[in-house]
Amino acid sequence: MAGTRWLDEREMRAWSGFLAASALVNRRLDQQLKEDAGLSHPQYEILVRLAAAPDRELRMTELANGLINSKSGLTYQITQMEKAGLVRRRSCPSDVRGVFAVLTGAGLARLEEAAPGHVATVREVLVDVLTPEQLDALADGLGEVGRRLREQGA
Amino acid sequence: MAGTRWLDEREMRAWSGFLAASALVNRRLDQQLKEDAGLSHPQYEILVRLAAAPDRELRMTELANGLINSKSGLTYQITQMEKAGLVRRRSCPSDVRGVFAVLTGAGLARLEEAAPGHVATVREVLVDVLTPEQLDALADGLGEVGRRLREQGA
DNA sequence: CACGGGTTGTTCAAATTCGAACCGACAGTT
DNA sequence: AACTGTCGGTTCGAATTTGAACAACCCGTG
Repeated sequence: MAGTRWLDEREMRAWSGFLAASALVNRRLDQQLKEDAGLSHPQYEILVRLAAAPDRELRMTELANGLINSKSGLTYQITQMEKAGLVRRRSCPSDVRGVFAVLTGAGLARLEEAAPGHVATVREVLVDVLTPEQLDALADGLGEVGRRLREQGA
Repeated sequence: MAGTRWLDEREMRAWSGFLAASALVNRRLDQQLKEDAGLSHPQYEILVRLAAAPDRELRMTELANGLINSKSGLTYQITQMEKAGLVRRRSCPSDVRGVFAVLTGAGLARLEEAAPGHVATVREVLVDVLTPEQLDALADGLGEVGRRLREQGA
């Protein structure tokens, strides 16, 4: 591997834009959620995914693969959320090792309470800032980026 | 504020794509840097910004505002990097409170050593995955997103 | 010169993160 | 049934992050 192919100006703009937006948006969302609903962003994500799942429950591993944190990080968060009454653990009948995380009524209520403010912030910081064309470019481009990382990383 | 304007399908695709890509790309970069150069991503960013600064030094506050972490987080990182010999602290002559972080020779060397692998990874996970049009859309759209968050947040 | 408001960087405790090690359990083979 | 390799989740320790509180200091005003 001889000379490095450095980034040209266009590439650099895209890269640093992505990096900055990524950091800033995440921080902002975390703040908003914590203030308005007492949830961290990871916790909110967990609630969303559970609410969308059949029977409102998912295996730990499935949740972890979503994207959030490592396995151990998930264990920690679920433990916290269980203390807060937002989820409940249920052991899998067909596999003693398996554990389901189940959304509780309180969890669902908390999510529904937090969602409007969250969506509003998402619009404010990202969605409503972009043109429809940019939205599509993001969806297509970053969708592919995510897909590759998921495959390759697995 | 009556009904919430939820995200339509296009917006949702863009949003979740952004979120997933953001998390996955960051994690990947962190891994690569840590393995190949023994640097965390925040540390790498600090090196880059110092290397680009006049006299290779910046005030703590300027570094913190860049985007990375909170003030206290920066203090911690700089302390770590100082122990590793990558940077040095220099107190500001005109303002006793002020502190400059100065890039050392070892710090610059470490950066030059790490850069090729880093850039290659950036290409692999993001830049080379996108079309030129998508790169421009990212740069323009996310650039604006970042700009707004910086102003508003300040 | 004294005063008050805002700045600078650090310190502190608490929360969160990660990877590596671990244990019990599954499944396929012999 | 014993053996081996793999999987699912938890536990552990170390590293990192954050916001709030703090101490010292700058500056414009009176």
